[in-house]
Amino acid sequence: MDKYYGASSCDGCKGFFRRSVRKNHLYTCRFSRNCVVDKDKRNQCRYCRLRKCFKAGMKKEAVQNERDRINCRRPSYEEPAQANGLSVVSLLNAELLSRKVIDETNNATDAEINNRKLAKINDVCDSIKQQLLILVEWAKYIPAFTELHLDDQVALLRAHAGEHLLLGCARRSLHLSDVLLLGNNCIIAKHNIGEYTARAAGVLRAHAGEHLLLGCARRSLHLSDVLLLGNNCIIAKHNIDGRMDIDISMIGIRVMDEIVKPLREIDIDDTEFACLKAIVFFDPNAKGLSQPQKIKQLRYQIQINLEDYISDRQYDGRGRFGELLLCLPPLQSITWQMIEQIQFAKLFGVAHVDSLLQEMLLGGASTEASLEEPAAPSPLSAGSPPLVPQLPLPEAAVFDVAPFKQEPNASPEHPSRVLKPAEITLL
Amino acid sequence: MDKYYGASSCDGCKGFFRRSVRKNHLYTCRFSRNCVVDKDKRNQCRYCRLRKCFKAGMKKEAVQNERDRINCRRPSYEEPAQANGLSVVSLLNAELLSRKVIDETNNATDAEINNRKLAKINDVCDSIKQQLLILVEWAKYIPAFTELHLDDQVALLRAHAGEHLLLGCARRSLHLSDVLLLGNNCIIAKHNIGEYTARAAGVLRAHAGEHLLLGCARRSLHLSDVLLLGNNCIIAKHNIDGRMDIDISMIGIRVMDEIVKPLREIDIDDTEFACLKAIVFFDPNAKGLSQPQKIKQLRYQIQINLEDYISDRQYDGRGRFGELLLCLPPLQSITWQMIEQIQFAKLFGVAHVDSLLQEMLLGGASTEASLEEPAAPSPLSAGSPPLVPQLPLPEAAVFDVAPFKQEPNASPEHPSRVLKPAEITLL
DNA sequence: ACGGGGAGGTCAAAGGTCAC
DNA sequence: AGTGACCTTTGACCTCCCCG
Repeated sequence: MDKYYGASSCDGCKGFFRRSVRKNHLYTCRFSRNCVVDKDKRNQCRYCRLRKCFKAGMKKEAVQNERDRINCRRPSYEEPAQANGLSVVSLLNAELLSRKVIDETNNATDAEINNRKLAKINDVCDSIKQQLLILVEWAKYIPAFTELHLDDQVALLRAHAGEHLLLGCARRSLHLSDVLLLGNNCIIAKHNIGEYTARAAGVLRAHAGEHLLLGCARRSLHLSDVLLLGNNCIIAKHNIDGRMDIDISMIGIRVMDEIVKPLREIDIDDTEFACLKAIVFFDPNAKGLSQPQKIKQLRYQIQINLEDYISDRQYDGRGRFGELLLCLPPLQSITWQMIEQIQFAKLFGVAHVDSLLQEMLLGGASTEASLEEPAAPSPLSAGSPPLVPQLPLPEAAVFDVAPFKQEPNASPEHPSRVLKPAEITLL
Repeated sequence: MDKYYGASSCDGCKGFFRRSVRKNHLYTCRFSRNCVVDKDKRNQCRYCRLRKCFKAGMKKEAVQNERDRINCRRPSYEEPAQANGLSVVSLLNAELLSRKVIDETNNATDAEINNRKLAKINDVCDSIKQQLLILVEWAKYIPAFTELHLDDQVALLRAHAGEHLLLGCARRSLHLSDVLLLGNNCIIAKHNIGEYTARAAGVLRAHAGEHLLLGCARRSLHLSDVLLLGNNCIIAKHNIDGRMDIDISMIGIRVMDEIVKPLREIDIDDTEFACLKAIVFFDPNAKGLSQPQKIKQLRYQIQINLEDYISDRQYDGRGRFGELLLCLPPLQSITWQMIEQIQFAKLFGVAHVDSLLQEMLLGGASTEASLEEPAAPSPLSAGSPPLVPQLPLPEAAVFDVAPFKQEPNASPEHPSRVLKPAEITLL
């Protein structure tokens, strides 16, 4: 017999008293308010039972407020309300599925991981082209995207293709500091990079305790200063042997410093990455959108879902959402610099820019590639504010006032759609 | 009230926090993550209680292992008790104080509000110059700023001057839809614009119920499509009478659509604005910073304070923080477009660009203005990635490969400091 | 030395749970 | 819907150890 609410009592009366006080129950006695209340008959008359509780010394002040539930099954992140596939889980799925596409096509190049090469400008272009195709596949995994007008789909794809390239590159490079470089140029990953985990773990175990590890550690010191392209090329921060193109290196350094490093610091997870990518993608300010408000709603839903997802990490969630979103301005900035570099490389004939790259990244008609729509108004795509920065081609800038006195309202609502949807299998 | 785990706390929360951290309890809020947690209701939502513990400054690192007293070095998580003036209140104060400076100097132009003129390019430059000075004043109201190395102060001021101009312009224009335009070109404000509130309210009352209001309403329809410059000039969205410069109008439209409109939709308040400004300002990626990590900490503190401030709103906090931060990429984008326009206007001699504007906005040595430091390496400020986008001057781009094959490591750690601190009274 | 601040721990008595 | 045997959480009140 313990003490409850100030009186010696059984567990039953404790519960009865609490429920009664909490819900302010008012009972009535069917007899003469003097019913016997003992172990057997305690449930015969509530009025008399409660009266006996008080008489025994129970204090209603001792009953506290209702507390939080102890066993609260957490509602899953799966979309209960909106079936537009914008839940963090759906977005993560789209990310994983679209990556799988390339993993399969890359199966043949499995062995190549052993001899990664430093990227030259055309390796970069090559990787870019590949990644752009993945981007389209990715988008198609998002129902809310496929339900948009075709024009808007194209607009979104074009608007931030560059950001997505860099973002993907950054993600690939995130866990590179958890990587070891063997003497024969093999790479051992601590975490998931492709399907090499099991193998890596094995090798790690095999070498455990050996002095070999020392040399390995030395060789791996600077691997966190490396970017991994989609086609298994590498961009190094420290320009070893001067084998890197300086312009590629510049972009690479900024990606490492301004994107990879902060994302590593907060240890972004796949779900967060998927959301961040989608937030960049659904940009209500993208040029030529017919339903910007609709896009804004989609992005809003995503950023709210991400906010909720992060708030569920109670111990290290604070500031996390902000740090993620604050990666976007530098991402945009680096993207522009990259596009600028590609423009230059193209201009000087150093790089081969094919039509997909031209369309999605450089944002408009090319002055050199053969196109179906020669009616494209201007090589500067006049009137399209530089979401993709339009480097004025020097000729035009010098000999024409066009870029300065360009006529924004004269530009078509929908920017030249040289990008034929069929070509990138949008449907 | 003692200190536990780094925060003033009661015994109950101490125990709660320790138990939660030790067992890594994950709670779920049954409501909207904004439950009141006070002496009475502290047990009603464990999720919100734990969150409040963290918000109050409790550090999970301060919770030791079970039955662990052996290796005890207690300090370390002693955070720099943020007396650095980064609280939302301090930032709001800096904002209000710096605005006051100009309000006073503008006292003479009080009457001018009656005949606002459409801005021409040199009105814009004029306003810009004025606002740049205010920006410096603003920064000086933030202790954490003044405690920085002088070089870093200059770096921060230069890095996002353009964003701050547009941000200020957007703020000024926020409540313009709450404004009425009288027939004699007077403006009546519903809310605070300068000190005109009382007067406006008076006029509003005076006209109440009159048929005059109809005409007034008609005239005011498009006032939400107007930007207000610091020098009382106006940029209109709809190019009435074709009196606007088309290039100014382009920037203006984007500011209205991509900044003012979203900020209006969430009804940003002064505190949030002040924080947003500071977040833009303390950019750890700014060129030439000697202590980027320090700046990152400052920004982190600010964005956390803002997150907390917003989460204190009981009903409409969800998604708000994200919407605010998501204004930053377009802000950056528009800024670059603006700078591009100014570069062009300068290039063609249309605009007068003085040295302050050149230094803070265009980011480096001028090719025309007379400067004290002719040693500035390159008109392209080679090697400085375009946080401020460096439009390649056509001559250089055409006749020199420099911008493509520029040597980033050859640039000085600290960009040319043509901006003499004394000149803008940094001290 | 020695008092106090802030870690850790304890456990009576609150609370919630969920077949019945 | 209410009951009550059974389990969890709370927080007032200790101890212990560094540090000034």
